[in-house]
Amino acid sequence: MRAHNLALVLHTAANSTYPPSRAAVAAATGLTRATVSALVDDLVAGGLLVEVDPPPRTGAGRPAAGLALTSAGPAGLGLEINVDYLAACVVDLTGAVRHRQVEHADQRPVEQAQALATLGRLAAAARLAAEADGLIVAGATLAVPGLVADGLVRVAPNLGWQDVDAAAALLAVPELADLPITVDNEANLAALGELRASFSPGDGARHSFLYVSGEIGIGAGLVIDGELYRGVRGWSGEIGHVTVYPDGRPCRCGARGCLEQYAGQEALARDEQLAAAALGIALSAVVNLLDVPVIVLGGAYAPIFGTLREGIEAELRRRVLTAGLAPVALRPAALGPDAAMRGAADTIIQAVRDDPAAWLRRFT
Amino acid sequence: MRAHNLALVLHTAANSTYPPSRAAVAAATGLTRATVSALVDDLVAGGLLVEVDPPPRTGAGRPAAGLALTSAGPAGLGLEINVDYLAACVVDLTGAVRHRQVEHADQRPVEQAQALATLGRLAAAARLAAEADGLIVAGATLAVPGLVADGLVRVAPNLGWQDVDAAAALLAVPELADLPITVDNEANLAALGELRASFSPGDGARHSFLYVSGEIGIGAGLVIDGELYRGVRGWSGEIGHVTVYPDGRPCRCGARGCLEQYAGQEALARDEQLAAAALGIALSAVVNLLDVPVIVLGGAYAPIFGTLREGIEAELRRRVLTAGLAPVALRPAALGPDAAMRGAADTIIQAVRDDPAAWLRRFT
DNA sequence: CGGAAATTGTTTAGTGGTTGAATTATTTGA
DNA sequence: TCAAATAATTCAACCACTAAACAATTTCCG
Repeated sequence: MRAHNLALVLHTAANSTYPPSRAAVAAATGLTRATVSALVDDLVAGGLLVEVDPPPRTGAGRPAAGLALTSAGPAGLGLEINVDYLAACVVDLTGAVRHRQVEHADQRPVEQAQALATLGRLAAAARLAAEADGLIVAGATLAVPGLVADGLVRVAPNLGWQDVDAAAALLAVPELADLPITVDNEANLAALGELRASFSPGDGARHSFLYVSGEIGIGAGLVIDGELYRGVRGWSGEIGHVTVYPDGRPCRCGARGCLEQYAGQEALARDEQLAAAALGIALSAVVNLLDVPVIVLGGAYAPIFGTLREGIEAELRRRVLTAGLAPVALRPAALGPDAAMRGAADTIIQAVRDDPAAWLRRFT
Repeated sequence: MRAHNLALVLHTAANSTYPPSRAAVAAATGLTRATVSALVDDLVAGGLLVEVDPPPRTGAGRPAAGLALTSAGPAGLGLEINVDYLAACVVDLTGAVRHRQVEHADQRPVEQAQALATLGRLAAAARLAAEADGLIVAGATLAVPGLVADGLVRVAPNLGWQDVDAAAALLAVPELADLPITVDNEANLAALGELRASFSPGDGARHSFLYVSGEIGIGAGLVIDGELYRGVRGWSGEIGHVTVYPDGRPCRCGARGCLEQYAGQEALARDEQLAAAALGIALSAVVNLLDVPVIVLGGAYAPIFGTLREGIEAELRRRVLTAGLAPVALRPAALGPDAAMRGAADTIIQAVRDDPAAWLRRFT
């Protein structure tokens, strides 16, 4: 119960437009001022909240002390390995990016162990820089363009990987040896990154959208009511292999007419309007099945959003049963190529936000 | 917290293979025997649990008192209106069907108010019969073949309905006037019915599957980790209008090549193998997107499951990216045509199971 | 300028619900 | 017949929250 209320208070403080007073948090949560005071004391002592200058006065009464997330406490390390770059970033509890480094280089010819070693150096440098800034890196998450199960990269076709234990490789770097490291799919994490980026403080609405990542392959991350849906075995989001033209072009997966053959980066270079139509058909299926109100286009789609938009929307209007009742909103990714890395870092700080009690226990 | 723990105890008792003792419940939940005793006392006093004969002895010691859900307490009233029948059933807390009546008659030529009045009579009779049996009907849920939003049937194409307040019509029946009545989509409720039917006590696994209902139209209900996914606006599951052949047959929805045109009841009568292939293509999309491990075929598909199976599975093998890693299981609906009605009744008793504290408060 | 009103935050006593240990009840088995 | 084992209850202690009183600090208004 205390753990739950700690999280409640922390979230209220995080999602307020201005740093709220203890009394404001109490009003928002339904708890008593006394209870909130006690909880806030713990959160301040544990280095998650700080008192800041009060918000502008509104009337009579003792001035309030504003409560805000600390920018000197726990931080998340976000890592990404993709076909043409390696990247690392550190995000603090407030969601601010405190460190960011991207190394462009084609990873396809690079040996797998080599690539992971380079990423490890990048990650170690990021951690040291962050800790010199007074941050405490609480964990790391790695985004990979492939299927992940049980922490292993089962298959990443465009990297040529199969059954790779990327977390173990990173843990072999001495500076990272004590970090909890998890691995997840790039589209899933990018969806989480977009979720955080599109979240405006004070807005209590729970977002639902499909993030579509157009790279060499096409992946998708589904966010429902503010939560990522991973599928039973973590293999959801393979929109690239949704059938668009049942007897169409053969795909490297063995089937025919997969979306990837019509809207992957190669196809995109050939014919953007064909790509838009194919995307529209596949996305219509998603909306009919899942009633998703928003679709976010990321990866290679983001920069050419304007070109694709009309072609996709035409198919959505035609093929979505409820299009007449409420249209589907289409928008480009806000974070561009950083989405996955940012989402990866977010998972770490989100874990602290969701269970501050666990963080406080670290000091006992 | 007490409310949460009451639900925890009730669920443990409900999901045990044999009626468990208080001590067994304590061990399973992690609560103390003292706490469990206090909670069980309340549940017994409130008429949700009963003490039954102890399970077979295992060794020395005082014999245990078995705890089981009562079959004389709250019950759910499940109603269904469909194209060719009206139906009502009453399900008790243990999940047993205590009353069931189906009235076959084509509803399409019937006036909407007329049909609802007939259903109201059916429902009133069911309630009286159930209460004569010592049950207390806690609420009713109505299954309709159409889109439901804000409690209204927005559109039910095969009944010719539009913006119908079915709950209000039923509440006009004097015997039902005091019941909470909700309305939901037929495929959604059928999915819930199948969920309960496929749930074997003692099996803690949370089920995930897609239920596909082949009627005049084709609907689907998606259950993820034991919970129905309704979509942001409650309009999920419109698999009938997923595009299968982009330039195929025109559909009454205005698009071309919808699944319904290839696997709806009319198409099914013409060519079962074409229907199987079309279903296979659409279902592959679902599995690629959502990583659903099980697909249940209901409605008109259930009786001809054997004929459809191979055709569907062939497409799944070809088109599902992860088919090689783990195959998708295909099975016919266990409840047949009763699935939606049973699921409707289940929603009521599930509400009591999930929040027993609310039920106990009725008596204060 | 001074006191009433307003508002924040803390203190203190009280309560509900849980835990842990001791106690009672009832059986099996030597 | 009595010790051992298991089930369930009782009771004191404790934790976290609530309610209400109180202290601190400001604004408002005569």
